Amino acid sequence: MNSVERSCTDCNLKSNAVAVLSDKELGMLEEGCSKLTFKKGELIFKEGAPASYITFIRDGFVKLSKKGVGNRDFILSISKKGAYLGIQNLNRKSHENYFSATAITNSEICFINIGCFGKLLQRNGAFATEVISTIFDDEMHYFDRLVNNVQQHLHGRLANTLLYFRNDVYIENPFNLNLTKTEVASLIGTSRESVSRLLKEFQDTGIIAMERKKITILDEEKLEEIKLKG
Amino acid sequence: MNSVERSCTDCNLKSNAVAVLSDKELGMLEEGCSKLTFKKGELIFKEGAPASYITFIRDGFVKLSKKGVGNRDFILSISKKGAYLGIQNLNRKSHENYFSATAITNSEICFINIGCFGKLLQRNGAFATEVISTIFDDEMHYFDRLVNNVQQHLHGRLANTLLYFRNDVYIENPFNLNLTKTEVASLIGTSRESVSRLLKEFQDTGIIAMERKKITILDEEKLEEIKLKG
DNA sequence: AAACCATTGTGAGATATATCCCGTATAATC
DNA sequence: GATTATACGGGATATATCTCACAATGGTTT
Repeated sequence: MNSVERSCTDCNLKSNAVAVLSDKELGMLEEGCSKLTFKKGELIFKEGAPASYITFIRDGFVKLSKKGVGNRDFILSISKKGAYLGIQNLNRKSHENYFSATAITNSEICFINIGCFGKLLQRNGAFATEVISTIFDDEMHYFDRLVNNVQQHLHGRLANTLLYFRNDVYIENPFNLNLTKTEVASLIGTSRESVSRLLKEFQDTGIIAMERKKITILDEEKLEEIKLKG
Repeated sequence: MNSVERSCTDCNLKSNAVAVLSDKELGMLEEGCSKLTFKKGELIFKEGAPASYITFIRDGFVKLSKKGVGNRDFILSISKKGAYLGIQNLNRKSHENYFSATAITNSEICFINIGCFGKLLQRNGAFATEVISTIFDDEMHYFDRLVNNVQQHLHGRLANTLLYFRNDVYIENPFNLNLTKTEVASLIGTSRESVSRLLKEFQDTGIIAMERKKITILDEEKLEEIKLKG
């Protein structure tokens, strides 16, 4: 990773939230903001490490993960362009990352000084309101995952995950998974072997096609049905 | 349920967030705020219903639940005094409750007009910042539940839930469960029968004692160990 | 090209827990 | 107080999925 530029005012990828900032405020943001690039596989920040930054994904896909029972990884979600990560750190006395973030494609990430971000929130209620909006989009997603993961059997969880990739993450139909089977397993809380077997079953029944990491959803209706009925 | 009073300025239970409001702003809040009481078991608001209010729990315990696969209930969490419910509705174009809220003890609830709440957020960044704080306390909790529920076996999930009640909800040791076995089951995503069996097992091994709905945690260390190791 | 490591596919046995069952106990309603 | 509905306890069977083991493949580095 290496630093690139430092201009928020001219940034051509302003978030909804940043769009409501005044020029003066954009200047403040710029003060505490620096952009870095990460290669596929690189760690952006680590669970438990002290956090003095909030990060913004300018480009790329990032997995958020957390150590669970017996130190097993659990992937909370795949975030992408336009997401703020680590706003949690504003809150706590202990400024520690609650999860790790790892680039799963080459990515551009802005690091925003946490004090700076906090000041902007205090100053500008409209900015804060926008930030709250993005937070809740996330939260809805976590509710759904919680319900789905707890109530569903594997078929349903995997179907759900495939549709999540297709509709919320990559938003295209043949999509590149960018994850290993082991990672998919830690996304739905199962074993690598089960993911293998199930994906094969989905292939055999003509619901999806796989070629390397490229997945094509052939029968979206069927998948939706499995997602709903389990 | 019946309406009681309408004064936020004099409210003796101001949230951290409301504490930062000016007198003028408190007046605005009061305009759009009304307090109601609910009896144990009464529905406060229903998933999917149009929502023009954000609610604040002044007193009591409330379960938040959501319909999942095959219309089975899933309990997202138990909220209590001091929590805001339904801030999500600020966000969406579709103002629909994302979950149902039901009083599990007699409760006092303030209904705050959503437009009014939104205006305060816009006006006062400090207020917004406090609100963001409370949102993230919740989110942390959901992360933990997600990881725990997905990776753990039943023993771990139940241990986790018991400690959740003891440390985060009721914050006392012999505590009143206020939930049926069926509800506990839908909290950890299992069947009523399994909850029965497991609680009995915990009793037989001297980890807890139960008398009606009153639960006493006898061996907190052991329970913590089960929570961690599964 | 060879050697290496990470990733994957697949089989067989072990196991946790869901489901179905019915009898009982408790709480709610008239 | 009688009746009804809801909550609870516990046994037997079925099944989804984990685990372990080993082979195969792919990608990367020297």
